[in-house]
Amino acid sequence: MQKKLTAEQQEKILNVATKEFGDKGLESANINEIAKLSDVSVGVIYKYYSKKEELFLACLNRSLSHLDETLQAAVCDAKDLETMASYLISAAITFSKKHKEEIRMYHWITTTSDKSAKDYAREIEAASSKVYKELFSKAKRNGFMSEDMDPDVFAFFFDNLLMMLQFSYGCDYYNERRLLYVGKEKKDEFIREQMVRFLQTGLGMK
Amino acid sequence: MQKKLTAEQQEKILNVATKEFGDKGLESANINEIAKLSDVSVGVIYKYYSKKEELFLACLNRSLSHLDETLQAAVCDAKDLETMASYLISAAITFSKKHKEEIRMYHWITTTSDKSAKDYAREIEAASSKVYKELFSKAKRNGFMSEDMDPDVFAFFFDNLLMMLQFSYGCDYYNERRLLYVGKEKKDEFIREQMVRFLQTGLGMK
Amino acid sequence: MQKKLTAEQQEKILNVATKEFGDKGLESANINEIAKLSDVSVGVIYKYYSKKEELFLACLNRSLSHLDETLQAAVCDAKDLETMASYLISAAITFSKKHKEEIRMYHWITTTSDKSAKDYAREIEAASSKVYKELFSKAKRNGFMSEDMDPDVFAFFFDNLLMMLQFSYGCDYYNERRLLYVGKEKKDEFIREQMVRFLQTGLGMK
Amino acid sequence: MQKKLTAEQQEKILNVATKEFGDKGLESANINEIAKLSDVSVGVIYKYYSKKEELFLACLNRSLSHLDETLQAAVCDAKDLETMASYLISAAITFSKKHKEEIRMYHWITTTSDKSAKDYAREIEAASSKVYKELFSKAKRNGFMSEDMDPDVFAFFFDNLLMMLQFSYGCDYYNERRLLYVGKEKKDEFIREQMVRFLQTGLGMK
DNA sequence: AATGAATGAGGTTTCATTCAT
DNA sequence: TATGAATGAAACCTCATTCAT
Repeated sequence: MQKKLTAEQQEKILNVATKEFGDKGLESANINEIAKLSDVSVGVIYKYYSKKEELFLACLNRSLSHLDETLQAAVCDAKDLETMASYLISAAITFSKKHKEEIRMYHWITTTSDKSAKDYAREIEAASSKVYKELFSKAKRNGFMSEDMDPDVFAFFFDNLLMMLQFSYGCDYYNERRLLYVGKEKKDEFIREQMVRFLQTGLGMK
Repeated sequence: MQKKLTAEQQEKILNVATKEFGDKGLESANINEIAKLSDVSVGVIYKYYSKKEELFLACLNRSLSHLDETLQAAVCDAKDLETMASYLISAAITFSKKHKEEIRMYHWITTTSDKSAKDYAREIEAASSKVYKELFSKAKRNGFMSEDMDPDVFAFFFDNLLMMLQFSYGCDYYNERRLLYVGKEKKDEFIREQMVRFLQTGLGMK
Repeated sequence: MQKKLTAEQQEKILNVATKEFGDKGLESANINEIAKLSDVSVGVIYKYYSKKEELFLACLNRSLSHLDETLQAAVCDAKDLETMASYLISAAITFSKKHKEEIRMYHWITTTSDKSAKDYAREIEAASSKVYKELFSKAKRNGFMSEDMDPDVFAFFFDNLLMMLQFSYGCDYYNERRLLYVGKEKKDEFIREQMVRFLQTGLGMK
Repeated sequence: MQKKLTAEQQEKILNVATKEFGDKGLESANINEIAKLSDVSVGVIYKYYSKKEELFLACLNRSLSHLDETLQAAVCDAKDLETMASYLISAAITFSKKHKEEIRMYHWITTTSDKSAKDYAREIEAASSKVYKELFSKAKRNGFMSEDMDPDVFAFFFDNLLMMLQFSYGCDYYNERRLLYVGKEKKDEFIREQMVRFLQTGLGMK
């Protein structure tokens, strides 16, 4: 027995749990399994998190923070819209390749129903949707967006693409689907560049 | 006791099960509940489908057929790329509003991991990805797409947007997220029009 | 597997459960143990009784019915107060010797707290308290009870004695305590006769 | 960390534990909770009492001492049988209203089974049963009890009534039952007086 | 062929007890 | 000596699946 879980052990629990939740979702994740893989007892997990869902939320929030930091950094550094989009896409791809489990955890949230789906959506998406909407509103005011495009809807489409991109690198199903579309040889670099172009000009031929 | 389930009863099982699976996913769906709501015995469900997953797959396949038919119809009718996109988007929105359960079922598939995720993806996405890729390849050959845009990648982005649109109408989380972005007042019609524009010109200002 | 639990098996579950609950109380009784000793699966117990407490209540109610029948029979047969008391005491002793488990189950109820204690008390004691109170009211009206004795309070004391008598034969602690007071040699017959006398004359010497 | 628990702290543990045990019984009482409410660590409780049961016994013995003192005092002061009974009843009522937890703890003992029930009974009841038996034997020798009444059995009935009276003020179930019999308006004083009368003359009308 | 009651493995959570500090 | 975090066994309950009728 140990006097107290070290920071490393607490980290480990969250890492193991994030992996387990990412793979199986809240319902099917097994707390005993998480405990075993974390080399701690079940009891101690329940000392830190009163129920399975609480552990899930702790993992989720940590993951969302990571993701947020990453995307924030991208937004901050950018001088213009194109650079920003480019950074965001890069960041999204890099992050989801490196932290698959975290993207997968987040993805499970999208399966929730009813009230809790609303709560989650509001908690998770409110901030970024606000940022993107403002971003594109400004872009429009500054003449960087076509007159007949609604900035909110544009923000919606943009985030849709970004989200799918993340899932396409982090989640197995979406990953396979991506390979079906763009194949194995295409570099991430290329995808990013293409996505920027897509955002800028669409089909580009009117 | 009756001789063999009637076609109606079999339909009913699939309908009830699709709803149950759509709401709770494979894992949490309850076969006994499905049987009860379908007014048949559990036993007979197990005669038709050897395990829960098999029933799930039967529901899924039926749903995918429905979805496919709908999208195929849209593609067939269209004379040009814009019309086709417009039709596809309309069809996707209409379908996901009318058959939430089927969209939701499909969404559960995206949570699968490993090998089975690959199998599902290939089975489900292969056909449509092929169609879209060919579509945009032809578009490019005919000069309807910018030289520096890869048609496969374009197809990927296009389907990403379409998929997210469907989830945004069918799944609770995505639905709430959509409202966060575009609000309640915007008509589906408007969204469709905006999406066509987005596809055609992106930001449109280079 | 069996098509349906026979009446005997259902009986057996209640008997085994009554013994288990009588010995250990609701909290400590073990449903898996009850299932094993009843030669049925846990699952089937939960088909018949949705939770442990429900099985407990089923056992309790059955026991209370048995007890009630027994005491009712005694009350009905009696011509006068003395005979009735005598019959009641006899019945109580016989019953608690023969159906220890049922008395013990009932005894566990007396450990409940708060709201549920009130509910139980009202449900269980209301009927008999009413009967006894009326009985002694009538006795008083007919001149069989001293003027300065309150019939309700008398009923209370009477039932207290009866209850303790039952516990003294059914519950281990009270049984041992009884032996401490009256020893092993005294016949039940003698106890009964003494109790009637006690009720009639108390110390009998003023 | 401090050197040894102060007497106050030890008192506090026993008080808190008595309340917890009185409310929930040995089984369901929570040692960690007791420690928290007592502002000491679980560890130190286990230094003083090797297992939960031991703490329970410590509480019980203390409670029994309190009760004994109270009843002894009543017996000592009394000049004659009637006064003594009156004192005892008063003391029992007062005590159980003031120290509910202690009565409740004692009541839990009556749920024990088998060997331990015997041990408890002998340890707890031996002294008082002896006192009462002698008391009434003497009463009989001195002509204060009817010839055909057995003093031991009388003592048994007497203590039964006393015990039930205590439970009726201290334990929720018995309390409710008492209200069912005698209502809310009757004063304790009245109950005591009636009980003395009941002991003296029973129905009083032969 | 259909029924639906029975099975029993499996997972969450609690909490008495231990022991490193 | 006191602390209090960690341990892990134990028990309720669910539900996919089986199979006697």
